[in-house]
Amino acid sequence: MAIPRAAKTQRRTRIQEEKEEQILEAALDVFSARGFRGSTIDQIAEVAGMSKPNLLYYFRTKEAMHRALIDRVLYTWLEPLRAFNAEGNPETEIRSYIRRKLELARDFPRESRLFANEVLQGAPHIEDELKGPLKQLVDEKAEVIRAWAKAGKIAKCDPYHLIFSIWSTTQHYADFDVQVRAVLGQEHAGAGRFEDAARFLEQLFIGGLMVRPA
Amino acid sequence: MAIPRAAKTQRRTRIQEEKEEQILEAALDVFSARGFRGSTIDQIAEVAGMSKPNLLYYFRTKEAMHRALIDRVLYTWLEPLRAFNAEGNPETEIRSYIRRKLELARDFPRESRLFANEVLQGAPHIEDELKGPLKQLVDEKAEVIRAWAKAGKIAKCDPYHLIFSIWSTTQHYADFDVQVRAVLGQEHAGAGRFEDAARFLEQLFIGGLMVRPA
DNA sequence: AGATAATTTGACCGATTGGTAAACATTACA
DNA sequence: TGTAATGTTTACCAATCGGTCAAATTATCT
Repeated sequence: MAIPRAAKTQRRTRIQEEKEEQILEAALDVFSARGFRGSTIDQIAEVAGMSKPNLLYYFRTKEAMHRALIDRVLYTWLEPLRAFNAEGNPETEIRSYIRRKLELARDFPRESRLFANEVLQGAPHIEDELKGPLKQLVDEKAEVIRAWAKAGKIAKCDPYHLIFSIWSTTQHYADFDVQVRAVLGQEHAGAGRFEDAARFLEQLFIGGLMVRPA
Repeated sequence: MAIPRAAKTQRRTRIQEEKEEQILEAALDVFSARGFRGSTIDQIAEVAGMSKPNLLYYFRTKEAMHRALIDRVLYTWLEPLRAFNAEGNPETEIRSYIRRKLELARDFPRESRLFANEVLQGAPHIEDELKGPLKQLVDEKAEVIRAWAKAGKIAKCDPYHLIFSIWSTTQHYADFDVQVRAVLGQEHAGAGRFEDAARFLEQLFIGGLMVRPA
C-alpha cells in the first residue's frame, strides 16, 4: 500500500526528501511567475521533470504544494526584520536592514514574488500568518523604533510606515523587476542596479531619519 | 448581420457605450483581484450581470478585454508623473507627486493592482508600453531631477531610483493593502492610514533629499 | 407598422483543469 | 533472494476553460 508523505513510517526516505525538494523548487518557479490560480499542476510537473500523478503522490493537492512553499519561505523572509537589534546603533541597524532586504530581493526574487502574488490577490492562504506572527514581529520592532525616536536617536516618525517603506522599496526590485529593467534600459539594468539602489536607499533613509546636529 | 464593436457604423450606439463600460468595470474587478490567467470570462460575466456570449459580443476575446482595460488605465496612471513640473519648486513638486500617487493608491486601488499583477507576472501584455512610453516619460523627468541636483536645489542622488522609491512606497498601500491592514490592526487600519502614510513619506523624502543649510 | 440591423441567449464544442484508480516498477529489508 | 512497502505511470474522470453558433429578442429607422 502506498502511503504518501510518510504518514506511516515516521522517517522520511531519501527519495521522499529529494523529490519533495525537487517539486517545491519547480512549484516556486511556477507559482511565483503566475500566481496560485494561474498555475497548473501540469506546468509544475513539467518543470520538475516528473509526471503529474507522481507529483500528487507527494503533495495530495495543488493547495498542499502552495502551503508547503509558503511555510518554508515565510521564516527565511522575515529573518532580516528579526535580526533588527534594539541594542544596536540606529543608523547601523537601519542601514543593514535595508542591505539585507535588498540582498533577499536580489538573491531570492521568486520567493518575493510568491508573497507578492499572494498578498496582491487578497492573501487568501496566508491571512492568519499576516495577522498573527507577522503583526507580532512588526509590533515588537516598531516599539524599538519608537523608543529610538523618543530617545532622540532618530527623527520622530511613524515606525510602521517606516517599515512599510523599507519593505516596499526593497521588494520593488524583485517584484517589479521587468519594469525596473525596462525603464533603466539595457545600459543601466545590469547587475549594478542593486548596488545603485542600495546607495540611493541608504542615502534616502539615513538622510531622512537621522537627526542632524543643529 | 451582427457586427460587434462598431466595425460598420462609425458611431458607437448608446447601448454599446454603456455595455462596454459595464464590462470593463467588471473586468477591472476580476482582473485586478486574480490576475489575467487566474480570471475567467464567466466570473467577469457574472460580475457584469450579463451572459458570457454577450460579453464576447463586445470583446471578442479575454485578451481584448484586458487590452482595453490596460489602455484605458495606463494614461490615467501616469498622469501624476506627467504633471511633474521642471520649472516648479523641487520640494513642492516632490511633495505633491507623492500626494498625488498616494491619492491614486487610495482612490483607484484596483487600477494599481491590475498593473501590479501584470508586471509581477513578467508584463507579458505591456512590455512594449514599459519600454516605450513609460521609459521615455521617466527618462524625461529623471533629467529634470538630475538638473535640480546639479544646480544644488536638492541632494545629489540617482533620479531613477528616486522615482522607483516613490512608486513603490505609494503603490504599496494599494497593492499590499491586506498586509498593511493586517499589520496595523483594526485600531490603526482606518481611513486615516493614508494621511499617516503621506505625512511619513513627505518627511522621509523631503528630509532625505533636501540640502540642508550648513 | 414593417423591415432591417443590433443585441442577447441557450446549447454546445474541443481543450485543459485538478484529481483518481489501478496496474506496474523499484526499493529496502528480512 | 523473497516479499512487502514505496514509488511511478498509463488511462481516465467530471468540471471548467475560452470560445462558437444559430436562433430568438430587442432597438432603430422609414
